[in-house]
Amino acid sequence: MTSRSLLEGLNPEQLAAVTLPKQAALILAGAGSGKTRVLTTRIAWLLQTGQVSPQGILAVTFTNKAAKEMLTRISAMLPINTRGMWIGTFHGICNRLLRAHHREAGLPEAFQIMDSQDQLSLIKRLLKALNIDDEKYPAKQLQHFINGNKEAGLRAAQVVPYDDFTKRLVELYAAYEEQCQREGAVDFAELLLRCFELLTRNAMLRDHYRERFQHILVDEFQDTNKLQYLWLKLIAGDQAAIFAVGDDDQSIYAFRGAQVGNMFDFERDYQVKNVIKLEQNYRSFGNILDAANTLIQHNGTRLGKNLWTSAGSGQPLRVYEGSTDLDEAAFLVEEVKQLHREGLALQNMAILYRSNAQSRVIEHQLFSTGVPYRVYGGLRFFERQEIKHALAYLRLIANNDDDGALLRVINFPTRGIGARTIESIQSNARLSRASLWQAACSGGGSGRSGAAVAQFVNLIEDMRRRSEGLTLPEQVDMMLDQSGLRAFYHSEKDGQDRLDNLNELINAAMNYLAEADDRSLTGFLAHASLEAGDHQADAGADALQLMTVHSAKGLEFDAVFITGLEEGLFPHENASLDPAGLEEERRLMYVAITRARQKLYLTLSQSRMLHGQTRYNVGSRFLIEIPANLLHWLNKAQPAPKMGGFAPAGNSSARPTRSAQAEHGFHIGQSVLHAKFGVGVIIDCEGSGGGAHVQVNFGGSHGIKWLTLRSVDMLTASS
DNA sequence: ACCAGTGCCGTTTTT
DNA sequence: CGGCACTGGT
Repeated sequence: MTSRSLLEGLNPEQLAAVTLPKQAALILAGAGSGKTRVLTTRIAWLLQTGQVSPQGILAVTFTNKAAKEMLTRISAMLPINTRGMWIGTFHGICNRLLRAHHREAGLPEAFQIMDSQDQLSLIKRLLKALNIDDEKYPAKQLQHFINGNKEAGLRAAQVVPYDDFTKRLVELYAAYEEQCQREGAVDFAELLLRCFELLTRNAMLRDHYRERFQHILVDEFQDTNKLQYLWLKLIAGDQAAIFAVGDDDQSIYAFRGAQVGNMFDFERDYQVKNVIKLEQNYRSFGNILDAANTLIQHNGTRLGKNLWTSAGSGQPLRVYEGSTDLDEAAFLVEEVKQLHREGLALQNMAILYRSNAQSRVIEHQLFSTGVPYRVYGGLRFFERQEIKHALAYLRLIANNDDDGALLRVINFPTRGIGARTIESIQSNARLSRASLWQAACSGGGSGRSGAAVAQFVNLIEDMRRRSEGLTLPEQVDMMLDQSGLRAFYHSEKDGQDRLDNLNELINAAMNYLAEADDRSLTGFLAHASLEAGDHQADAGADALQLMTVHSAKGLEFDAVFITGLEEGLFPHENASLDPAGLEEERRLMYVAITRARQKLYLTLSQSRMLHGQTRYNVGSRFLIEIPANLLHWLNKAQPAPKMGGFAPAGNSSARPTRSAQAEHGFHIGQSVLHAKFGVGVIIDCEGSGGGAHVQVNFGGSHGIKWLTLRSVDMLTASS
């Protein structure tokens, strides 16, 4: 492929980005603007023009999916062997570095990677061992504390406690570090931090990699956390060029440590002269982009960007207001069926919601009408219980000191090792500061339980011996038999699915062998932790897609339904309190809107069941922030409330849900307008006549208030 | 060792 | 309302 054909079809901004000289660059890539194309073409162009060899490329993404996509597209562009290039996730690349230099990093060769579940159970164990009151120090909170600090680049010793409580947390953080080290276990954040420290302390290694990686390309830069940015700066040194691609308007992961500020900092730290905006959108029709543009302009902190298309306006956005969540769901299903009849494939349509709980009603409706659908967000393959058990056996074979793995399987399937015995092993281990395995070996335990423990130790050692000379899939197969897992699920009455999954694990091992460089058991285990597998069940079939807005990021569909557009839900009540949170919710809405290619539906409901209670919500402010002329309300006239009174606003067909209706004409579920608080919905009534009260939900801005009907200066009835 | 009953809690999530 | 984690009983 010639360089001409490589660059063919790029728009001027894309072309400029692809062919930038070797300097720090920041590419502001709007939704649907060809971001991945720019990234991959840039790499291909650098290689093809001989500016760098594959070894000189380091490309970092957040998800394995994105990394794979990049690799595939580069391979399609260039007939080169992509092996030399390092393209992967932050965690995958750090894992690779730590495996190669485990000694220098102070880790055992077969160090294990804990996923969040493993990490949490280690913390619970630790708290129990230290006799910590888990009411005061919940494991989840400690986990959050530890990860937060690691992602800020801070070791326990570096955290400055500002009160006694934090001081204790820091002590527990230190104890946790010690325990991880003893077990040879590493959590996700540790991969990054350990790698960062390795390169900070070891000048030889640092210089080696700095010399090697001349071009560092970063995808989704707006999602990087503090440590990831530090890591990038460290590995780049001052000779490599960082090519950062991101979209501040699509930053929706601040809640897990992402710092959009890294984009501003990057521009300043490197005095980036090359800021290129990709604003031409190849995905959506004009009305959809106009809606997105106008909405996001309500945010104050932006780098600034406006999407445009040459595709024409397309249809208006359709809005449906249901009376109940059930009604909303029924509309969704009917509309999906209609579009399907018109020829849209189900898999090209998506129903999006802010939180997972909202899927239930919709799923129910889909199920009862027989529309095939697929929900994102269940357990992934490597997270399933039976797979975790199998992996625990493998981990124990690879690394005896993995206490978490030992505890998971020492008595599963049951082999007569009870809680008592396990506790005594644990206290022995604690006393001699050894691993559970070591304690179990020297156990000498009394009578029957001692024999059972010895038998378990033998079992593991026997499996390790048998492993020698076996291929990875054969090892897995052997373990399934020797451990008794296969027999156990075989005798379980509902065990067939789990049995199938266990056999699937053998396939997973085979696939791993075919693709991976490191073909060891340890490599496979790391792979299982770092790539927990597909999120969706049975892909392939034509099915409607259901997912949260977060998981929709990066995807696109012909028709998109954004549901639950109500104050408190979207924007979510927990986020609408502080301005930064609200702006993130708005970016989330921006992401949702820009998923749609052709048709975009916005739906809401006057009431919905939440936490076992019927809630009455106000329409989302996001509906108001989109220009009215882009919206086509399907089932009612758009309210045009005038300020200065307490008037039924909008829909007066909202059916009363309580029999306690008063003569004043107000009822539960009714929209009202207050001079000071704006539009709200009556959620409760009390009393009658002159002393009547109504409870009104004004949404995020003013919340829920009790108001007297009598105080006419506050509330003026005027219907 | 297992199960049923209770009580609590309730965004978003990748690695 | 519904999922889960934990408790106490058998």
